[in-house]
Amino acid sequence: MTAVVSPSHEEHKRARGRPPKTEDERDDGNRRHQLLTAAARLFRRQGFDATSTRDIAAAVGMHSGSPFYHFKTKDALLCAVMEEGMHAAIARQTKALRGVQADQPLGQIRRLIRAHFETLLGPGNDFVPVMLYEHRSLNPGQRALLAALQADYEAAWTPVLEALHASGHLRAPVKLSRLFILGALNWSVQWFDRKKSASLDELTDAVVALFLKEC
Amino acid sequence: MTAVVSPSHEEHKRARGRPPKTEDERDDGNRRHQLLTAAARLFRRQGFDATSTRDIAAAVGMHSGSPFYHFKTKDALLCAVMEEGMHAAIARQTKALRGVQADQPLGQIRRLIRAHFETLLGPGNDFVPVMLYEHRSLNPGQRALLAALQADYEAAWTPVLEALHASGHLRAPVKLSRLFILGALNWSVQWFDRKKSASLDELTDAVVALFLKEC
DNA sequence: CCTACCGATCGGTAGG
DNA sequence: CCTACCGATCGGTAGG
Repeated sequence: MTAVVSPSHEEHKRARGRPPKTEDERDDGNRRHQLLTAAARLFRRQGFDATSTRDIAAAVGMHSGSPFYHFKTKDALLCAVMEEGMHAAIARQTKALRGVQADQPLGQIRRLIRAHFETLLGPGNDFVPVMLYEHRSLNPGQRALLAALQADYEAAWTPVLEALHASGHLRAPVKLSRLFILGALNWSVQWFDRKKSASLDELTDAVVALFLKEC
Repeated sequence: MTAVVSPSHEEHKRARGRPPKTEDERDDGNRRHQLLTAAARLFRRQGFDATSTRDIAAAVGMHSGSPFYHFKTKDALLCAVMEEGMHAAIARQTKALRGVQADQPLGQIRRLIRAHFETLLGPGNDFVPVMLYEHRSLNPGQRALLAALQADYEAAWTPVLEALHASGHLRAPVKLSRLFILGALNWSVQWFDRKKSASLDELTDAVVALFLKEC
């Protein structure tokens, strides 16, 4: 319980005589990222509570205690999954908006919607769905962290929706419109089936046709 | 540490031939329903996995093993919560549609939306939100049971949306429209706050303005 | 419905 | 990162 820690405490973490690792396992960053990916997949499939840290360890060929070398607690791992998801989502969104001019809100909203579908439904994109559906398992500090990232993400929608409102393409209040539109998209995680549903482009067309007036 | 325990150990806690029950506890059906209500509330607040059967028992003043007198397993209790929610939702929806004529799809859709908000966000209506967000914890048989009830519920929307499509109030494909509209509504469970958000009537207005064309 | 209990699982840790 | 382990909790049950 004292603050004093043996100085040599963890310094030998690597080196000393480690067995040679395969390419995939060579550096810590890589192992850590494998844990993140496996956790995202399992959390999405089974839920956070129903996934044990042993499941995650086994998925990347570790032993039961080893994930705690990379993440202090199970919910820190969950939080890291969500952060990773939000950073990727924000990057994808920013890139998508780069292709349209700022005075073309119809083109902008289409790209926002399409990028959002990619984030939610693209192959291997489990990180953001986990964030949407396992929010409850975070502690207050983690929740605040993620709320800030989510606010960043959603902030990009507001000026676009305001422009659409001004031009008559959107009739409902902007704030509620954003909540309902994002809700409609987010819910697709529940029913979308890559083998049976429409393509992401077709979903985007349907959403645009559903929400926007022709003028 | 032996298994032998003094026989008089705690038996007198409420003495020999059962103490008189209060009105609320008198019959089994009532106790069972108390369990359902408490479970719905806790499952909604904490999630299914994070709620123990002991939590539920305590919430209605039972001891830890007693819920299993009323429900065979924990997921049977979850399933019963969801069934209760769907039966109430279907009844509410049917009643709502009784007030409009079948040839007035605008009036019908408004009532369907308003009834859905009541089911999701009305005070004490925890049953359907649990169904929406704890689907994963059911076994396959239970899932099929609930899927049938959900199909019943959603079937009422299709002819209304088809009529709106025919009259030009809806431009997107009917099936995708239903999925996106219900998704937009269902997601409100995540952000709606009775103390800060708009009223259910205002939400209904916004949804109608958002999805339907003026013609 | 209560009592007393079991077997299993789980997050997490010390120590190397 | 592995080994060996702990304390706690949990769903569920027998027997009354």
